[in-house]
Amino acid sequence: MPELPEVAYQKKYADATILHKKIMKVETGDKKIYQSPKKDFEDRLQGNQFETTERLGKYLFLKLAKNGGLVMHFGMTGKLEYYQHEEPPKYAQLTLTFQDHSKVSFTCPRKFARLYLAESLAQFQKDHDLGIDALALQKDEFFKILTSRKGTIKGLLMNQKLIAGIGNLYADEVLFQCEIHPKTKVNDLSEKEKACIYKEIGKVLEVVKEARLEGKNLPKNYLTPVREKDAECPRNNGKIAQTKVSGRTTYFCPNCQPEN
DNA sequence: GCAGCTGTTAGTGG
DNA sequence: CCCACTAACAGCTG
Repeated sequence: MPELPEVAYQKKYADATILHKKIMKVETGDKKIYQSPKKDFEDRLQGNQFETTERLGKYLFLKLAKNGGLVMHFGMTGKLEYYQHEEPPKYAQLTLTFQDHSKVSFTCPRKFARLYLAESLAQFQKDHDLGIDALALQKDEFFKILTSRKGTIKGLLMNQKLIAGIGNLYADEVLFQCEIHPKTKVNDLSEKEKACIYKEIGKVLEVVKEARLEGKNLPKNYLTPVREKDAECPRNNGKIAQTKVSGRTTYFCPNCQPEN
């Protein structure tokens, strides 16, 4: 469930289901999900209620009526499930029962998800050294981030300490849209390429977010839906190739995105 | 059986 | 300090 657009969907889901309901019961799962003692989570949540939610990068902050809030990171397979029946879903790592007897479970089969307690999202951002949210990023801030950086552009885009919210999939999409090879070094980018990357960060994330929220398909000229080795390039420019960048499997079109 | 996967982190090495 | 790469985490899929 993980990059910014998918977390935006989880935020919408939470907003529609679990706000302003008194938490009557707290059931916790695997200890490794919990970044503070489970007892602290129980004490903080019991009898409390969620008031609002806020997203930063891939993190979702659920503000409580009293005592800060709960921060969720979905890892690769985390998600929220809201339901009216008794039995919690498989892989539930946190289950809350509300006063109206409805329940929500935070599930995660692979247990890569994390739950934190925080006083505020701003405090959490500071404590965890998270960068600016990718959708709030200003052009001058982006250009400042690019100066004096050594590595590949894809590595930079995925670095959550610089920009929060972009992962493996949408880093590839941004670079495909700008026709830039993912291994291009940041200091080899032209001004025009930098401007394109800035523009496409906003555009790709907005487009995908909208698609996720509305359950729509992605545009025909997007790489994401055909992200597979030997797939046809959406621009009909040959076949998609696979490589590794910053340790992550990377897809690109060698003809649209030639290496320098 | 085996490889690969949207995430982060620790360790190694340049 | 910056950056690349690997392994690890755990379960499912092809």
